[in-house]
Amino acid sequence: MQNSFTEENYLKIIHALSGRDGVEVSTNALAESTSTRAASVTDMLRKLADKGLIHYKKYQGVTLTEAGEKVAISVIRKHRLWEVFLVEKLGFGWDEVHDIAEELEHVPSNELVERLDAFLGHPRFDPHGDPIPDAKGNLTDPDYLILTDVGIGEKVLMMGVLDHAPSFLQHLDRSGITLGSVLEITEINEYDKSASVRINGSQTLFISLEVSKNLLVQRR
Amino acid sequence: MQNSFTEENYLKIIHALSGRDGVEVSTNALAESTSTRAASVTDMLRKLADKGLIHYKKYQGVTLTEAGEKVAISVIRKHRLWEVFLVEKLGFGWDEVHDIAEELEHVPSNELVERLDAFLGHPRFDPHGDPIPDAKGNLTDPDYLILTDVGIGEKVLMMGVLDHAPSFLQHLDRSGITLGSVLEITEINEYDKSASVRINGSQTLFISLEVSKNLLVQRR
DNA sequence: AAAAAAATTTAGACTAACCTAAAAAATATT
DNA sequence: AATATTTTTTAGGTTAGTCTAAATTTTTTT
Repeated sequence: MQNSFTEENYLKIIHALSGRDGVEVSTNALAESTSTRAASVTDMLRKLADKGLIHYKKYQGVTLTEAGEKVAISVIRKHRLWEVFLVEKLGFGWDEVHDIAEELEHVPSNELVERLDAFLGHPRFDPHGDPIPDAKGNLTDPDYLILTDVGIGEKVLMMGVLDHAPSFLQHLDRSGITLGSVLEITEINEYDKSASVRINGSQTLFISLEVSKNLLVQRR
Repeated sequence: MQNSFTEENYLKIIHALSGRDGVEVSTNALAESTSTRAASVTDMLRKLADKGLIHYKKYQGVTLTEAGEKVAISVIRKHRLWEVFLVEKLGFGWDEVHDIAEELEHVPSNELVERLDAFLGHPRFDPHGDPIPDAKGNLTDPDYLILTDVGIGEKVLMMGVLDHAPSFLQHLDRSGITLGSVLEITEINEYDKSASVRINGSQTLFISLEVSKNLLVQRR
């Protein structure tokens, strides 16, 4: 049988909370992420377990089965491809596309996804720098650094963000930080860990620890 | 409040069955079109009436209110724009897009529709020749003829189809009849009303009454 | 105009996805 | 180790959208 919109969302969220090492996800964490109550989550977990999409033993948290992982990755693939479409083709800002992609990701039809992928030129990353799984479901997380792990004087490339909140993305827009920017930390304030960063070798600007923590970068 | 996927479908179908003159639609007709039972339709009609989207008096059939008409036309606009996208941009055949557009039409976001419309170059017609309502909800049905109303010797332009079934569209593809083809009826068989038609001034082919009845054309 | 047939609505149930309140299990604290 | 706290599950309900079977209204036929 087909998976519902809601089931797909649970699987996607379990995937996200489970991380690359596939750690167990708690009922409460899912209640939080799905904006529902723990009792509702328990109901859904029983259903997903019955369908063979998750490993579930009472009181022990859940992980995805192979089948569940496949569904989750397919949803993620669709989400990220649609985000590319919205930004590249329709001209939306990267801060505007999340909610719309959240709907589009549940539109069924493999043919649609594959044609969309081709139309977009088989992009590898979405507008936030997140990697797009390929048609076979291979999702390789590039091992980016967080800006807080970069020392003074090192030049790094801005590759992605951890926080996708519109307010954060708009803040980056106002600061002139975009994917591909070259960042160089010129100074770190010991007291609050805020930093001075030179962008593309020109203007320098202060960024708070909160911002540094959410910037994914790569050494060159 | 927002309208559900199902509610939008009812409104769209009422619009279609109601025709340009806004005639009452029966419960049974809706049950047929929605593939549900009459009892289920009655329940939904009560709900739509409560929301002010239809005029409904028991046993009397329904028509759309202004508000209901607005919703229906917005759904039709989205459906037809997505069909253009699927055919023009993703390369789907006109026989393959209906079901996918049926899903996409319920994705919310006015911003999305308006940007899609602009991206497509504000198309006036979908791949089946159906007119696309504008952003204000103006939908003007062009007054096409049905091919059965065309006499021998008249040259007409193929402008659209009444039947959207993949099998019918594929039949047209195999016959070499597409939107914009010039059709000239060279002969009508009195016995079964089948016709010989010259296409773009070259090959001539036989078409059955069933086919003629579903071809929308325009005198030039 | 009465009877028969067809269309529609009501009554009572089901499933999916949610809820609250209470019970049970796991974990943390003394 | 016993108690307190937190987490999770169970029990019992709700709403949206569907169903079947029975009742009612409208329409058609005689």
